[in-house]
Amino acid sequence: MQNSPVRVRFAPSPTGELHIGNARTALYNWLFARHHGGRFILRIEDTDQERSTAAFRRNLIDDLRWLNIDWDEGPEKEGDYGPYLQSERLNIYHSYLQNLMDEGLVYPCYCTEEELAEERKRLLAMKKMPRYLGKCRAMTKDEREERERQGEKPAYRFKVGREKIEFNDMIRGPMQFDGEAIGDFIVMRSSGLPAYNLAVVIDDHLMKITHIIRGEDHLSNTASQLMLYNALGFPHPRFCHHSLILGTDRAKLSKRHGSVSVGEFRKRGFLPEAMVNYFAILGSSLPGGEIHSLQETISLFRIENLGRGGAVFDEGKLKWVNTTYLRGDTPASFRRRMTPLLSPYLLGGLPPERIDAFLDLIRPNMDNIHDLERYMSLLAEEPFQADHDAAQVLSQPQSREILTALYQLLSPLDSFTLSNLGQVFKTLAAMTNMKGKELYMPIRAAITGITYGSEMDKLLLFMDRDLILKRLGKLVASYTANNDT
RNA sequence: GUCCCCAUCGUCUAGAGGCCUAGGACACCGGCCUUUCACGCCGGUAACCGGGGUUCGAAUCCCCGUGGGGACGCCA
Repeated sequence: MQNSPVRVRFAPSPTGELHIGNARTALYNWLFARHHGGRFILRIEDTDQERSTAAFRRNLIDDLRWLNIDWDEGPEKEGDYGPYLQSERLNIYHSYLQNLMDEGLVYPCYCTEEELAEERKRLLAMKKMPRYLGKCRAMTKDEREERERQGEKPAYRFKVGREKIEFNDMIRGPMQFDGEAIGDFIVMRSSGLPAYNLAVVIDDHLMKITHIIRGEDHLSNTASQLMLYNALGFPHPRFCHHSLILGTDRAKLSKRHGSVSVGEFRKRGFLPEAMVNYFAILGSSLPGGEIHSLQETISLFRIENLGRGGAVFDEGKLKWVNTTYLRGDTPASFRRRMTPLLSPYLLGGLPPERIDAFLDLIRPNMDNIHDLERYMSLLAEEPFQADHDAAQVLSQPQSREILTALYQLLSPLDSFTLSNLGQVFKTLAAMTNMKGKELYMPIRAAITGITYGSEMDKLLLFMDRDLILKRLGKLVASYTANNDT
């Protein structure tokens, strides 16, 4: 198996939105395949009929495509080793189960959930690792037939041997597990659906997977799976268990930590290239800095270089990666991304070259693509409201003086240009004897409602003259009113 | 609780016995640039979990603690 062409897989279950931890695992597998000129397979593990849905499957596929992680075999891309949905492979699992039964390596278990829960509780109380003690293992043939007659449907358990299981993890080095500590695990549920351990082993073998790259949470499963490989007479693949993504409290990342699915970041306006780049450097590092094109990432990627300790998900750094991509984007590509988000007002009201100029103006100040909406809302009539910081600025005493003067200077002008606005600001500076931030911040706050953003004068040129005067006029009036009472 | 994994700045990491006065990135704090906001540039604060070994020499190797995480399901 060592010298066969690289085949790796990403095998999610469609029981929720694509989690960023899983997306990172998918990326690692994909990068490994692309680096080695191998194949990347997508397999859907939908044997949990309670929780798996077609909608989640759709979501998984869409998010993977959005990230530009493409698969060589899998759903909607059939290959020679399908089907790629486990729910369509049930007969395969049953035939292998029959082999195991014929060899006496599995046995039916009639224990109820209550009995099992009790056993776990008891072992825990005795400070032992809770595992199945093998109650049904020694059941006689007669007893089994009796249970069968009564219509009981058994689950099937694998007879775990006492041997030690050893393997060499590509990231962690030599690993050893003691069969003693592992209870007989279920390979087939009473419902006739295979359990995870059986299904993965069979599928990975049949799909000729050479390297299993997955999260550390599967490390202890590996021992059970290796027993199955041996029982089934399958050669072993190579294993690589990478670290998990942690929340800021260092626990496994979960919903209470904030956004955890690819879909959420997508909705929040993050770029897929940025997500991929961040996944590639989270918990590891690539030579030559943090920002890399996909091609560079593929060539620099080494599975052995992935870190072994859990990595805290740092949204601040993701944001930085994202803005770096936003700024580094070519004008053409940036415009392509933005066009679907432009408001009809903007598209209808401005000639194309003005729209480009507008996009260029706001780009350096954007954190994500949805910031565009904020800037477009500046151009719109209503609603208009100063945010907290801006209101603060406007309540300062000098704001009244500046804005009142500005209103008087602006009113006589029929239209605004860079030069007449420059003149106005100059005059204003002389009149008020103020400059810099002191002078400009109240103006920015009054007209845009926020205390940061693109270059003021240029931004004003994209706004309607009457709208600006209207906003200023209202403010000036409110100052006067407040003063009178 | 038991088994397993892990341990360098707040965070992500570089570091495979002398190159370490521990390097980089994000964040943070200063400064420059700018008549505003950013970008950009320059600079700064900040870490080898603890204790024992091994060695001429340890962030690096070994042991023991401690801390964190994962797994213990008829979920995957």
